[in-house]
Amino acid sequence: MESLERIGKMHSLLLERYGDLEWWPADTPDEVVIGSILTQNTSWTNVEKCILNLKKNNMCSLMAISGMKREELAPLIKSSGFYNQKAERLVDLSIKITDRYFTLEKMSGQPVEELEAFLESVKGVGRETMDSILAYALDKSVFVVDKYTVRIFSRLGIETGAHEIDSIKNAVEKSVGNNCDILKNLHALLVYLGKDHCRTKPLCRDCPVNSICNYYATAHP
DNA sequence: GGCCAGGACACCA
DNA sequence: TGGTGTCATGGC
Repeated sequence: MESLERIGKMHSLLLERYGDLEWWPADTPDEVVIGSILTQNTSWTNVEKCILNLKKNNMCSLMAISGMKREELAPLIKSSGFYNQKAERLVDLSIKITDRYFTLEKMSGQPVEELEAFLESVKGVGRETMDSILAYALDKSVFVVDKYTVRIFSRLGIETGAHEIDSIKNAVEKSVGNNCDILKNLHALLVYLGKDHCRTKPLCRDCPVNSICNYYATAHP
């Protein structure tokens, strides 16, 4: 069975199981960018506390954060962990975005290649954070590959090659096409699956990943 | 009390 | 190039 076909089948099985998910709960695109830094290696419940804190202080926008000092921001985002590091990176990112594009609305009008080059140059914005910003804040047709996705693809035996993140990203984008909503939803579905079933090495019983693997083995050897 | 969470980066061999 | 340490809070 070809990888593209597998990805399509996996997507339909996951949709069947979890439905259409609202993945990034945010009131504004600015909130998505802020959340993308705060959520690094941190559970979303901790991030929500920080977002609430920022809103209470009327600081939940890139423009507001770009005018803050690291020492001012850090206490407001303490519950997300790594708060000193995240405060510094968030202020820096906010300054760079507002200086160059002024607003995310204007930023979203730029081609993906330029946005990637820009975001890659910002310290603290790695691959996953960049793709999350592109997809969920700027509405670009980009698939976010996180550690759950890598783990699940490897268990499904979908060939990913040496540069696995790039390979998965390209394969999924090729399979799904230029449909931003589907790409966003598939990422959400994979994280839900990963949270439920792929936290430990040995596969658990009744794992849907197993049933997907079995489907491949029996129907498409 | 230990492990993990919607990562990224610096450093070292 | 790949492995390891660091950043740190909060829930289970």
